[in-house]
Amino acid sequence: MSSTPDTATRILDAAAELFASRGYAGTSTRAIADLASVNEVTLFRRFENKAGILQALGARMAQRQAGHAAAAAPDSEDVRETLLRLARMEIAGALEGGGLALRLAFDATTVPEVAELLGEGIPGNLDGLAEFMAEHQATGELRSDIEPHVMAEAFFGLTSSYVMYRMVMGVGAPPSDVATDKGIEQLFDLFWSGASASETTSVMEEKR
Amino acid sequence: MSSTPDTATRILDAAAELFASRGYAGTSTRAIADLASVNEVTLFRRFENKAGILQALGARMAQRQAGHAAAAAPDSEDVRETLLRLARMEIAGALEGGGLALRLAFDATTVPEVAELLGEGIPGNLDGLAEFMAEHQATGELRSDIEPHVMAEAFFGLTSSYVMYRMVMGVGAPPSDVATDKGIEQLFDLFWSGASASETTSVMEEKR
DNA sequence: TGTGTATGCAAGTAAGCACTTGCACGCATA
DNA sequence: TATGCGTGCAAGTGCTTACTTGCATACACA
Repeated sequence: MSSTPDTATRILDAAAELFASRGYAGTSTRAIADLASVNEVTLFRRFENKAGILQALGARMAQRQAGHAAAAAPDSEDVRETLLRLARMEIAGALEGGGLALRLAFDATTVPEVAELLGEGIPGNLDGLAEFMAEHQATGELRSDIEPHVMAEAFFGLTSSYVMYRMVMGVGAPPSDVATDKGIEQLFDLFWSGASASETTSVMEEKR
Repeated sequence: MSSTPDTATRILDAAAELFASRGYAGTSTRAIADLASVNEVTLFRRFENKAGILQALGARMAQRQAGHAAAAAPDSEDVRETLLRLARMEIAGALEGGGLALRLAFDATTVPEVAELLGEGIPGNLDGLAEFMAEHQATGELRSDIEPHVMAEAFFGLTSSYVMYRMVMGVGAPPSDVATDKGIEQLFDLFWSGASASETTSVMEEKR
């Protein structure tokens, strides 16, 4: 019997699924073991403790997040396309973990292990996008009568509520393909019509 | 020593606060008793069990929700004002419980008592608003190239993410006064600019 | 004063949970 | 064949939790 990565991966997959649906505290090590089809004691042999499983999951998520961020790097000057691609990327990343990131954000308020894992991730994302918004307000693509932070919040509110409604509340179905989903594009279009500057909006009116 | 409503109210207030911040399962009856400054056994004397506390809270929330809905009844034909008032009402109601409703929506996926309490509340709200949207697409106030359900989702996504960022993730501060908050109005304006029909948008452009 | 009610205190019960320990088995390798 | 490694099984430990039980005290009211 060899030490294959298979057992650890099975444990992490099971933990990801259960943490996403039940939260960290609401998931027992026994449940993880059952779903992974291993003996409970094996969890503790492969990871120091329950928090160790969470940390390994966090490292895996960070790895995938880095991959997604590289894929979303802007290769054109078009603000709309950049934001749409970012929206799809955010949604895809969040759906990939079965809503785990969103669940962990909730759990971070009460579970020390989770809070430690997440650190200050979320506000940083908001700040970065607000800067992006401010730049493109200055260059005229985005309307400038709305605070950049408000715009960034509306954007991330769109992506996070999309995931929350589907993965948490069971409203609607997850998309078969995030990259081409029409519903995502319509949601984004609502945002974009509201956020873009007046001339850009006029151009879009002709397109309709 | 008289049986005043005070003890039960103190218990419910304490439970609301703790359920909102820790979730139902993450809140112990001992913690509720401590926060309410009563002996733990008193909880079981006033409410049959922990789930009974939750049910009493649900009844209280439903009562307040009914009060809010009456306050938001449309008394004009203006769609924008109606939706803005509804947005403020949704946000005020959600903030009032310290984010409890949102927390319970999460907990409903894994805790049977919570799921039973919430029933089918949320999709119903979405459907109702989608009908409202469809009506006003037909009469020309709202653009008609976006599905009504998508519009309704964008609207409730706005309100729920507003609450989530502030009550759960600690991004930004809760408003001092929902009825007059400029941030809420800007967020709504972003939505409205995207959702309204072209002529209405043009009128707004002159206003800017 | 006697009775009824609400509440506190203390001890206890049964179940669940994260984790530990000892033994045994199966597989791979030298 | 002997050794090392990974894993399963079973029992166990100490702690937490929702809830119960018995006794006692304080207050209101007839």
